[in-house]
Amino acid sequence: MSEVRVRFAPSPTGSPHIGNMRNAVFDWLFARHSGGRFILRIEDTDRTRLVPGAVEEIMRDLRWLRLEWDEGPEVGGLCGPYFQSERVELYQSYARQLAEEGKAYYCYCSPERLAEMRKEQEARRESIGYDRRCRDLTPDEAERLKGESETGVVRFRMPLSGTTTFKDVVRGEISFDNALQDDFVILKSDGFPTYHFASVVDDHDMLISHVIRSEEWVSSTPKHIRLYEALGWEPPLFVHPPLIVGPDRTKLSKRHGAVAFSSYIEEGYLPETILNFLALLGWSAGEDRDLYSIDELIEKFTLEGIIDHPAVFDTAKLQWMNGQYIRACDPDRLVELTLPYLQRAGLMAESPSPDELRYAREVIRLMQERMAVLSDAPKLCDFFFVDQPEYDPKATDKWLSKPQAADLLNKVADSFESAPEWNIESIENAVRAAGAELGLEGGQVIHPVRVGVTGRTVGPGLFETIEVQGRERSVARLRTAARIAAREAAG
RNA sequence: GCCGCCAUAGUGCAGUGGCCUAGCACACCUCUCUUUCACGGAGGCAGCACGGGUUCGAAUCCCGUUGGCGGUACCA
Repeated sequence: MSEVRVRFAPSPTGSPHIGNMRNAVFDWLFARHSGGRFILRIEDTDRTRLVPGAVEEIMRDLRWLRLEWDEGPEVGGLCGPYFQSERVELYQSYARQLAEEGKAYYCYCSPERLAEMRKEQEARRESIGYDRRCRDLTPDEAERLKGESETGVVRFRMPLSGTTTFKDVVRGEISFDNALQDDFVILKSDGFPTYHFASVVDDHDMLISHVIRSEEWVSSTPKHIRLYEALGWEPPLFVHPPLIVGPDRTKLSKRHGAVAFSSYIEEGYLPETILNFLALLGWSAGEDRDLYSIDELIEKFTLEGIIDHPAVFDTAKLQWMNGQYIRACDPDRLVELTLPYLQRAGLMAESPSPDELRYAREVIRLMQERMAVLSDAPKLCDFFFVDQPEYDPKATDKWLSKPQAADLLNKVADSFESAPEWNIESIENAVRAAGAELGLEGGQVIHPVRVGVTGRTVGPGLFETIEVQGRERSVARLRTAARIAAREAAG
C-alpha cells in the first residue's frame, strides 16, 4: 500500500461536536498507526452558513485533544491551500472541463421551480430528484434559458442505467441503482463547489488514500465514485464508521444537550479520557478492555476494528472513565488542571501566593479520589477556602442538637489549641480524648466534629481534613459551631 | 414513499460454526472496607429481535419479517 494520507475535513459552520471529533480521532489514530499523514482541511464552501471563529475553535479542540495535524492551516504543507474557499478556481476549472466533455451540464432552473417540482413529487409520492430538464438542451434552448435566468449551476450527468458499486472498508460491497441517483449540482450559482465536488477534487489533489467519514455519507458515495470516474481518477478507499447517536438513537444534534465538544472540556474531562472514550465509540481492539493509553491506541488501531452499527454516547461511562484518569493523574498536573475551576468559583485568587498554592495542592489531593469531572471540585471542597463554612441545616439538626454537642466541640477546640503538634495523629488523639471525657465514642464524636469543622456531613477523612484546614481555622469553626449547638440545644 | 446500512443485557463492546450453561466494562442492586462520601474488593440483576432454512452442530452462514437509523438540497 502506498503512503497513508487521511484528512479531517470539517466545515466551519459551528462548534465541532463529539461526532466530528470522533472522526478526527479515527483519522489521527489511523495515520499514526500506519506512519501516514493526518491532514486538516477546512470545507468552507457554504458561505451562508459560515460561523466566525469556527475554524479557530476546530483547531483549538484538535490541539486540546493532542491531535496534531501534519498538513493544514497554520502548519502548511505541499498540497495547500487547505481552505476550500481558496481553491475555487481549481474546482471551477474541473467543472468546466467536465461540461466541455459532456460529463456535466449547465442548469438554469430557478430555486423556485426546483422547490415546486419537489413539492409535486412529494404529492405524487415519488421522488427522483431533479427532473433533468436542462440535461439535454439544444444550444438554442440553452442560450434562451441562460438569458432568462442570469445565473446557473453545473450539474453532473449521472448514468441513467446500471449500478454503481464500491467497497466500503467497514461494510463490504454496497451497490446503488444509477437510475435512482440525482443529477446533483457540482458548482453552485455563486461559483462555489458543492461538498460532493470539492471533496472529490481535493481528496484526489491532496493524495488522500483513505476517506474516513461517518456513515451519513455512504449514500452519496456513488456520486463520488462517478465523479472520480468522469475525471479519470482512481478513487481512494472509503471508510464509513458508524454514527454516534444520542440516547434516543438519532444522530447527535443540538437537541441532545451538550453537543459542542468544548462543553466537555469545560466540564472538566481530561484529554486522555476523551481520546480513550471516543476511540472506543465505534471501534474495538477486539478485547475485553476499556482503558487504553494513547500509545496503546495507536498501536492497536486498525480499520478492521471499526464497528458497523451506531453507538449511543453514554455520559455515565464517560464520567466513570474520567474518574479513572483523574485518579491516575499526576498530583501536580491535577492541581494545575483544577485551579481554574476553583478560581472561577471565587475560591482561589487569580494569582495565588506560594502558600495559597501549597494549600490548594493539599486540598486537591484529598479530592482526587472523589472527583468525576474537574468541575466537581468547587462544590466538593469550597469549605476549605472560606472563613466560615455554611452550616447545612440538616447536618446541624442531626449532629449539633444533642445536649453534649457544644461541650464536645469546645473541648475539641481546647485540645487543638493546646496540642503540642499538628498532625493527623495528634488531631485524632485530641478528638477521641475529648469525646472520651464526655463518654462519647466513634460516630458520636466524629460526626458532630465533622459538621463543626466543615458544615456538612460528607467529605474526605475527618482528620486529614482538619490537618489540611489548619489549627486556627479549625478552632474558629469549632467555636462557631459550639455556639450554634448551644442554641440548638436550648431551642 | 424510495434507496442504503444495521440488529448480542438499559448502555458500550467481545464473540467470526463446536472451547457459549454467551465473556468484559458502565449503570443499577447487595455485601465488604470505613468516622461520612468516594475509592477499592466480592457477588447479583439483565441479552443473541422474530420466523424459516443450511449443518451432526448456529449468536456466528443464507432467506424473509419486523424494528432502528441514515440519505433523499445551489448544507455539509
